[in-house]
Amino acid sequence: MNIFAIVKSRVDAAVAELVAEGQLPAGLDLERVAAEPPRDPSHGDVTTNAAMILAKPAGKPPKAIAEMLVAKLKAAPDVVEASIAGPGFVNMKLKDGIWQDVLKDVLTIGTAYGNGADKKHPINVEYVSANPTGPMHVGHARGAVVGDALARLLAKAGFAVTKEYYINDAGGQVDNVARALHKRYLQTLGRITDAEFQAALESKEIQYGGDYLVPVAEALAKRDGDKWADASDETTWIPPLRAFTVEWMMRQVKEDLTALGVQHDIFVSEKALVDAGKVQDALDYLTKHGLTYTGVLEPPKGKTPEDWEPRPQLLFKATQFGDEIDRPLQKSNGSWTYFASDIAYHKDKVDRGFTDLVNLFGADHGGYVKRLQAAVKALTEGKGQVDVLLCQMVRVLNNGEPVKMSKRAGTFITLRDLIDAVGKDVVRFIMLTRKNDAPLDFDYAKVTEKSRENPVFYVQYAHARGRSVFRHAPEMFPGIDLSDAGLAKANFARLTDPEELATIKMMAAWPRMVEGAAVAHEPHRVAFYLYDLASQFHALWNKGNDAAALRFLQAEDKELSTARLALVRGVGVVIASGLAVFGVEPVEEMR
RNA sequence: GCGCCCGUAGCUCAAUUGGAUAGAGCAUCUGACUACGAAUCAGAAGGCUGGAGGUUCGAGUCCUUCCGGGCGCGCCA
Repeated sequence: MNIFAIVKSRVDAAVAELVAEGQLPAGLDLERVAAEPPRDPSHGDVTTNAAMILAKPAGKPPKAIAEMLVAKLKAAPDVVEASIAGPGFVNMKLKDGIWQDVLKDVLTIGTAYGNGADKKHPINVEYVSANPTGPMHVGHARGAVVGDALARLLAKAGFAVTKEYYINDAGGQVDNVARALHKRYLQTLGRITDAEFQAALESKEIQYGGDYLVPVAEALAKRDGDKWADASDETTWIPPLRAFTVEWMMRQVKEDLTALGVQHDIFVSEKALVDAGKVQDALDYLTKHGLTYTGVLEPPKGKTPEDWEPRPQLLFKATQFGDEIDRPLQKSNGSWTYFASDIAYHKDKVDRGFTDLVNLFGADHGGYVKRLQAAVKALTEGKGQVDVLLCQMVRVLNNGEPVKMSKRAGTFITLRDLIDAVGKDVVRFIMLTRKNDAPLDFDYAKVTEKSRENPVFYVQYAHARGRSVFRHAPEMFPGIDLSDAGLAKANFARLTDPEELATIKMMAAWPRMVEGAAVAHEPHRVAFYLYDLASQFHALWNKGNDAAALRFLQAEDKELSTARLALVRGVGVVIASGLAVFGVEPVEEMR
């Protein structure tokens, strides 16, 4: 039950009545009319902007419409008060029973509270998609967590979500790793010295110098002996070494993701798409629709590469779909660009029935967004869309001091380092405390601190505090039924304190929060909501410290105590429901 | 030079997607524990939302233009 949806229907009904009475013209668009919580709670429980939205199409001043609405809404069920405020808002106060019913709902439904109606509308969320060239680092962690939380959020809101990982196992980068692995392999076999390895790295003959390839090389040597040591022609050993390292890296990636609590439904291999001829198929499709041609691009403005020379290439008419320039599909040596195989991949998604796509990229891929959106539009004849969420940098700090990272020196912070240092739940929560397109500071010291400054702790503490009441309750009331079903039978009419009702009102906002955050693709909103709910609960708790009559447990009044325990439990359920979106476990105690 | 993202209290960030008097935390100041967990709470103070125009009942939010920061800019993925 979504209170605001109910009130919206009451408003719609009131408008319909006014239309029937001839007070308002027929055919009004109610799309933009909203019933929402007012920003300031003193304005009431629910507010609607209907009068202001309808003023222009109805040809009447907002206040006149508002007056008519007030008359109708005052008579509506559950509304105890309706009044005009400001430029034409209609504020309503609902009877306490409505809120008491919300709490009963929460206890009955459990953590499924807030779930949206089943929309059956498929959405594909592609995230992580880290190249299988090395361990996952902090940057990947953010994309992984945000993508995973968004997928869970969309699922909770009622969408049919597919979580997908694209393995870039076909391009030049994996060949480069294979070359680096080969050098490590020769080193392992004693065919070259450590100094020779370093020299190869410094001369840029190989690009990956990290230690993480050593165990891979050892495993390769163990499996194949010196089979690849003497082959002078790299084309004989690149494919097997590439396959070996991709498999190894993907196993590591999956282990890391599992440790982070991230699980994908599908892994799609770029190489498999290429081998199956899907790139050619996709380009045939575009060509058939007249969207490719062979042409010569202008040199890039401002920073022209030194070796620039105009060359004819196969291009995609991205400019027809809003991109700045047409984009190359084929390199001068005749092989496909990454973009070409990405088009094939997205055609594959479309062919699987998805027109609503979400991709999570690192911020350094910002320049790629428009061409991808152009491609998806072209592939779906304008019906499909891809929303690209760019995740900004994560700055890793320790007590405010930046932790230095260098990929070359091999001192970058891996995802595994983070999880080992603070635990997966903390990593997940903190990664979700900022909008994806804002930079994020991750401070080792701060995120494990036990204070209001640390949102993970603050929310978890609220939950643990609630649980502690439940540990005390049986001492005061032996045999009390503390199950959700038992608490759902409490006499909720006993919950009349403004602070108690305010707490329930915040719980009532949860379904609306889920829907809004899901549609906007903004899982971080849930973090702020949980923080606010926790804050409300801590405030309620301390009311009891100040006035003993407001404590949850009242020895002489079991009925009231039970109703308040139901309230405490309700807060716990909503917190658990929110944490589930983040893939975080609520804690029972924090000692 | 062009494109994308960003600019809100001293600091770190919100703002129900165009709503009413722009809200939290930290830092500063003042209060609340022989406790259902004070790891918390209540209060004070702090603002020309980077500047200037525009759109309308109404702008932190949308448009234009400056200023300042981040990222990117053929055959890397």
